[in-house]
Amino acid sequence: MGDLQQDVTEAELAVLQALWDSGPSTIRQLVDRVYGQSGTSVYATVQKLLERLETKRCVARDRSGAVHMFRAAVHRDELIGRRLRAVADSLCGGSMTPLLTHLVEGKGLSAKEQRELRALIERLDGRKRK
Amino acid sequence: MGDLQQDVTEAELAVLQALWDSGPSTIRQLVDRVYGQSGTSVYATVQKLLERLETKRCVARDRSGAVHMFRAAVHRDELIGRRLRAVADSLCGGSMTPLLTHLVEGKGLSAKEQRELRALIERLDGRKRK
DNA sequence: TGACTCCTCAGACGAGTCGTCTTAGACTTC
DNA sequence: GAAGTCTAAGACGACTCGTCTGAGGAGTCA
Repeated sequence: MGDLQQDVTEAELAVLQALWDSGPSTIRQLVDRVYGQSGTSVYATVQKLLERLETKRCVARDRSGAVHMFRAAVHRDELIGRRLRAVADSLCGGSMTPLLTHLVEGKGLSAKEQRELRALIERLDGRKRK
Repeated sequence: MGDLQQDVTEAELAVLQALWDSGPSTIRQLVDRVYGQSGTSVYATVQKLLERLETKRCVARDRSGAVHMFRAAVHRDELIGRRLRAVADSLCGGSMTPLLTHLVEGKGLSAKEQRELRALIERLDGRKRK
């Protein structure tokens, strides 16, 4: 039922980020946080974005109060996973391994990222060894 | 100059895949390979897709002959890199590390992918050790 | 020479998406 | 009951994407 899972657009993501950072919020709070200004049109924009995020099952709405409360229904990490999977599907025949290879071989990694990768691998290696 | 690098759409990707698999080709060859049918409209469609891929600097066109030859101007791996970078930019503030973490922690990985990951890490670990 | 075929090129189409905005009506508060 | 705030529905303009049409050039061959 429903559109399985569609990707989140840029403006929608900005709202979602605000929810991740600030926790459950009202529309007005989100307007302040995302746009830093007020006005009926901006309010309606955020409202529409939340509505679309809701149909994408990315936010949940609490209708019990007089003013609706919104909270994120997906974790950032879950979204990362979806997108990685999408890349794997369209470019690697569904396998995640080429992505991993790409990252591990450090093709586009900064020095800092390479250090972090190394730490990550050592940690994982230790975990598997026992 | 030019639109830096825009993402490749699904239909465009199908053409690009054909170029990766078969090497430099004419439009007609690509039509056969991608659509498996002939006709002026399909021909024009592939032509338009190639034209757009060219402006995105993803294919190169050789105009010297009577019939133009097209070849891929990006590797699959490069495209993977672009998309990973895009995910990192929009979801991780530009850092690739969270992607790596996600993959390494095996959140969405199949058993086979996990085995491959392990092999990959051992290989890398050995390489770094010396 | 003229008909035919195959090509390139420019442009336009219909459908869909995305961010924004307007409006109408319901509810609360004083 | 007037003012202010909320929800809900819908429409807008701009853009993208896959597809298609048509004009014109170049080559071939009877």
